[in-house]
Amino acid sequence: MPRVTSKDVAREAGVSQTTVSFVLNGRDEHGLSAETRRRVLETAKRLGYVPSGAGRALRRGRSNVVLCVVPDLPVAEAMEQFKLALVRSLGEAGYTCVYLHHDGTATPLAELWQHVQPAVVVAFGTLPPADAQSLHRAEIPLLDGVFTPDNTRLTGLSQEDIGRLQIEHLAARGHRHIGYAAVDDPRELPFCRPRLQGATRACNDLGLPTPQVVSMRYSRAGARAAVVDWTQGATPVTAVAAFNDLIALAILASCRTQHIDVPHDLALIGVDDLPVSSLAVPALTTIGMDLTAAAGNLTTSILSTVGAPAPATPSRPEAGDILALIHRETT
Amino acid sequence: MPRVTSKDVAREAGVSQTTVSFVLNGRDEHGLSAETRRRVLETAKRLGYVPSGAGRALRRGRSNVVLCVVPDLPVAEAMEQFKLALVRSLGEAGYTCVYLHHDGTATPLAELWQHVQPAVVVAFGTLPPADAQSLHRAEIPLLDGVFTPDNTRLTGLSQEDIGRLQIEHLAARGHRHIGYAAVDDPRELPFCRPRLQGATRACNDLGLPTPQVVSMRYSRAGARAAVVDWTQGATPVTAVAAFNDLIALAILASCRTQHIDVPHDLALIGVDDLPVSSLAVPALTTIGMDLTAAAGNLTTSILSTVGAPAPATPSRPEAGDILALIHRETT
DNA sequence: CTGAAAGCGCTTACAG
DNA sequence: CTGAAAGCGCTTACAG
Repeated sequence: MPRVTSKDVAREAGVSQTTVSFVLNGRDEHGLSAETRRRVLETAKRLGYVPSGAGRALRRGRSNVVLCVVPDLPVAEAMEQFKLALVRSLGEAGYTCVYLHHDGTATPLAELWQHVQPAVVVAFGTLPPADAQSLHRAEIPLLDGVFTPDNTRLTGLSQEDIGRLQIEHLAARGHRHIGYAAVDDPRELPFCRPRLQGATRACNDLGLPTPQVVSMRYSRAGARAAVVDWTQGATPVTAVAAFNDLIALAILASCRTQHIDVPHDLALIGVDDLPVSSLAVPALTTIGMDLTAAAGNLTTSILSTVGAPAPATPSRPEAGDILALIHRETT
Repeated sequence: MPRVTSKDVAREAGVSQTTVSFVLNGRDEHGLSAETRRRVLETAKRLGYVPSGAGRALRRGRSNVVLCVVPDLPVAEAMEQFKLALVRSLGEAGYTCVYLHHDGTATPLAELWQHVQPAVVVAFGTLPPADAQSLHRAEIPLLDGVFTPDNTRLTGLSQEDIGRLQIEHLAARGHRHIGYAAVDDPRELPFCRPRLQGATRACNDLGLPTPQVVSMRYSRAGARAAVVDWTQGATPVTAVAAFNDLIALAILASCRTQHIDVPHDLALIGVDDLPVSSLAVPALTTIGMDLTAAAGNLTTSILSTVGAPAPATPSRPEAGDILALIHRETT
């Protein structure tokens, strides 16, 4: 069964290929008659015409692929959900979202985008200058560093606000001496640093002492040492804000073996609202994020970059709508 | 800066476009001279030639995209890791892996593959017959149901073996009355059913009574009811195999609030080896999977389907190599 | 052993 | 208001 092409539609509708193309791409500069338009659309539908991505890409010199360059990160639930939501919302706008998980060792990026000719490149991390230049020369638009503090408007997701929200919650519960549990993994630094930054600033704003930071791995040993640090000092900490739920859960487990009562001796708040966090005993207080909304915001940014019309979804929610405190039993 | 095309390479190397194409695609039926071959390769490299995906796809009527249709599943760490590994290993073979998360409501599939013209479609679930037929008519090869029990050879990953391994471990530790914690979510049935099947068969083979199955959600309430079921009956269960780590962790938490000692009163084994599982108190015994190896196996299957040469990695590991018992403190 | 030419399906500058 | 024609970059059947 040979493919149905725009030529077939043209012949069947009794018009030229040009007219078919204009109708299907909604270009009415040429002032096509309503009747012609109707006939073409009807015929296309009847024949089951689907435009060839290859033909279009070849002609336009640009595919409908959105290439997302994702830096080397540990598999994280939240990031996966964000990626899923982005695929969906870009898909609705007719774009194919392809993730390139770049661990440095792979093929040079330049090669990839010469091959794929994406409509736009979206860098979740920050692209090396050489790659950014290569894109520029190829005239491929770039959305760089979409999760960096400078670009929170792109997603509406502010890492700093996350840290701030944690502190504000703990302060509202009466805590003054607060610990911060950072993660000791360079790959997570782009997220950990701004969260800590936000937490620190919130403490300053509230007149609280700077949080006592301890870096740790996702391990019992690390959590144990951290808890010792926080509780054995001259001015012990009464609450801890953790970089994420996984760190928080490690601390929670450690508190149990050390017979430290949570939240009475030590309050604890995470970030991510992992499925397992609500199951913990005591259930973990955390910050949830509306990643579907964040992905929708990024889609809007992407579409405006490629010059496509924004999708139906009108208002982009405020940052405040994206983050939500989920109050459970550890605070 | 205009694009470097094969025509440019041809002119620069003093040969025809035909010759360039033959050399770059490694077709030596035409017996090109070694010198010509060398010159073409050198020139292509020097000019930084990268073939156009669109041009090639248009001509061949087939892109280098592998379209993976993923059924509606809860975000699960293991699946994300598998997907990541598959992207990598297909990428090394020159294919672009695109995931279509199909929740039914989206665009008809037929439309998508007419647009993309993928080299092959890989269905993680089972494709509706109408879609499978539509692919057949379009002459696009299909790898259907890659995680179903009938197709374990494709990935080397057997869900039934997972259940079997759990039971064998519990039996070896002396347990005879065993519970099975299934998940009460239709989306997970394709994984849950075969795992339970494997567990049941293992019990039969070992002369143990059939496992006492309880279905539950990822919730404390569900876990609590399940634990009551297992422990309050006429012949209480002494060990539980859970569908996955998340279910196991819910049970573990529930045991704590019900003052049931794990593993003394009730042993517990999960599946997945989530990062959080090693942090639990007591740390969770579980089944780990080498998903990189599984993805490598699937890549081999995919490449042979599209008629491409298998990648360098030679021997595909046996199923036994993919699953590993991770013995911690709950058994 | 190598090359000229056709054609994959699309869009658009141009001519009428 | 509409159409014929060119050309995006590739591969391959065919001719020499």
